[in-house]
Amino acid sequence: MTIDDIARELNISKTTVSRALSGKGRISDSTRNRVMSYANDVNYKPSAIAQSLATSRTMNIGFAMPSDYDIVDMPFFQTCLWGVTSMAMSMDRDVFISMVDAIDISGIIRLVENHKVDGMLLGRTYSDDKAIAYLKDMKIPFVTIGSSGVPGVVQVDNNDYEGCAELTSILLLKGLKRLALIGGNSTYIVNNNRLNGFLDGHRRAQVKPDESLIFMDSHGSFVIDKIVAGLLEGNVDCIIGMDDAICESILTALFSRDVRIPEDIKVASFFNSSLLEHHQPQVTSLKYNVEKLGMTACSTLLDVIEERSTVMVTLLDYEVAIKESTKIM
Amino acid sequence: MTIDDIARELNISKTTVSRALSGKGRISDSTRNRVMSYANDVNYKPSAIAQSLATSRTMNIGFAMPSDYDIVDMPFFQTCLWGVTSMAMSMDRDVFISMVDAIDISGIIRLVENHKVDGMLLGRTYSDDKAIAYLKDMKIPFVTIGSSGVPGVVQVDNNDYEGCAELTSILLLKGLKRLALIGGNSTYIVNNNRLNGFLDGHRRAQVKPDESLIFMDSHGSFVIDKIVAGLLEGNVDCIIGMDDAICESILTALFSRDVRIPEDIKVASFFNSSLLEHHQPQVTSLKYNVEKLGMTACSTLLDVIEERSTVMVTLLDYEVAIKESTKIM
DNA sequence: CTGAAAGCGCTTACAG
DNA sequence: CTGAAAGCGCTTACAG
Repeated sequence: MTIDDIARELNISKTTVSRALSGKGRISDSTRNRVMSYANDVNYKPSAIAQSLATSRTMNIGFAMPSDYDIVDMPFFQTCLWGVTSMAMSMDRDVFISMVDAIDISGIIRLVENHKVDGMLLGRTYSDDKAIAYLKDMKIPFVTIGSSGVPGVVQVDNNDYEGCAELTSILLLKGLKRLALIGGNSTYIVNNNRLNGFLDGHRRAQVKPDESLIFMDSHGSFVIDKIVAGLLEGNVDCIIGMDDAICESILTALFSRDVRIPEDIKVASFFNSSLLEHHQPQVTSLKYNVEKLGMTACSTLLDVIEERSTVMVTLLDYEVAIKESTKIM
Repeated sequence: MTIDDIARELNISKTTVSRALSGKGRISDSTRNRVMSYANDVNYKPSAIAQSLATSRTMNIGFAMPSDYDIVDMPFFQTCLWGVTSMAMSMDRDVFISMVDAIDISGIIRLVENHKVDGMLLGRTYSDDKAIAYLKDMKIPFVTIGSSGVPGVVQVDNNDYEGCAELTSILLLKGLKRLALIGGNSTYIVNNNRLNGFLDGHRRAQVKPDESLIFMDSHGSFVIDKIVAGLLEGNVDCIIGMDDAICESILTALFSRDVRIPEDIKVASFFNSSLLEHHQPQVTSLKYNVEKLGMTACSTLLDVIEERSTVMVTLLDYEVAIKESTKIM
């Protein structure tokens, strides 16, 4: 069933059919209705392929999913993808998926070179990002989820800085003066944002941060266990994990030593996920709306593709969830 | 850069260019080489869209990812998707992703109606599956990952039945005569396969199963905790979890009661994942190659699309990993 | 308001 | 072995 079939059936030209269907150009209400109702009767659906060729617009976007994620990041990307696809669908787009990592971006290149997408969404950014370099070079519209640090790149991200500053200052104002922070890879932009937010939270609460309580690049539960053990020797009010996986390790280290939360020490996290969701006691943390992040990234990409005005950096809101783990006894 | 450009540049017809590029039809080696090397020089890539229109083949497949999964299923679908995309890429295909659940298959309908895919991969099957019904009705090639029970549907699955029978009989032969089985939703086909494998394992080892030790439809850690408590009252050698999440709950229930594994009781699982991977002691379980499952599903779908001969049911191999949790002391 | 025609970038019988 | 032509199913100036 093509536009020709229905033109023939209705004794009009296919130009007219096309116009009726697309709603573009002048057309009488009566013929439009005739076309519409007939098309509806026979359940006519235009060929997206033919439309693509004629308009040189695929109505597809690509989502580059990192394949080198840690198991704990999975819920994040899944939820993000869910947001992307649902927004895409509501904007009449479809999404190709390709797996990439820091060194292999062949999945992206395929999609772009075969002209299958109008733009790309990057699920993760790397330092010295090959995908960003390639897409800029090719002049393909794209937006990154997370910060890239590369000038001229449109990005959508959670407002880690503000969130961390806010949570930190709240804890300080609650009287928890000596805050320890355990963080991961310091070359990740996101971790730097969180660290800086942590420091700014101190400034806002007019408390001087104790640099000796800040531990970056703490990889693995073994390392974290040692750090926690060390902290328990000293005078610390609260231990903050820079993300949920780290916080999980902190909790484990504490439990194994029969340290009670929040009686003996408080715990908080700069990121929340299902990992911490079911924990007892409930853990104070920053909550982000990851599905919305995906949706926003998608609609922003469509803005870029359609050359509508776009802000370069979109920072999404956070929620500070104060739970039992930081309760003052 | 189109086929016309290069035809003009080389002073030949675009028919010839097309033939040189596709390798179809007679063509002299010299002209082919001229075309190839020029195309290579200018990094010419054919428009997949134009090819699609001309051949009415999109070179795309769709992957229907369930959106109603439990958190514990995520690694499975991710890994599966990874297998699918890598196989697709090696077969020169791209994959659209759409999120679906038991009641909403609009994502699939979009892809099919817009003629954007040559076939679909169903990541999960439901009883009374709407997607299967739709795709059969539309006569769209598709294959399911997991069993559908619907006649005439091509499927690729792990060989749960054989794996469970094998593991069960091994445990019995090791002298663990009284095996308890805790399983989930009995309406899921996969769970029935596992239950039947469990029973067949008894038959093979010539041990009569004790029906009172089989608990299906055990949802939630609370329910499982009660079952485990009950089992500890009686005389049980080993508790088997039908999947990794259930096994995790079993382990938790045991630990909270200071029951030692494998000293006091043995534990095994009919499915493995990262959930159990890092457990101490290591848990005896069935291991499947989920990435291969995805790859096989993808290549099978391409067989169906290309109308090559296909077997209706492909069952993938398992590995029985005997670990410390079932060690005879 | 409507239509004939050209064009999007390919493929593929059909001739030669 | 090579080419002119038609066709895939749409869109969109350009006329009328």
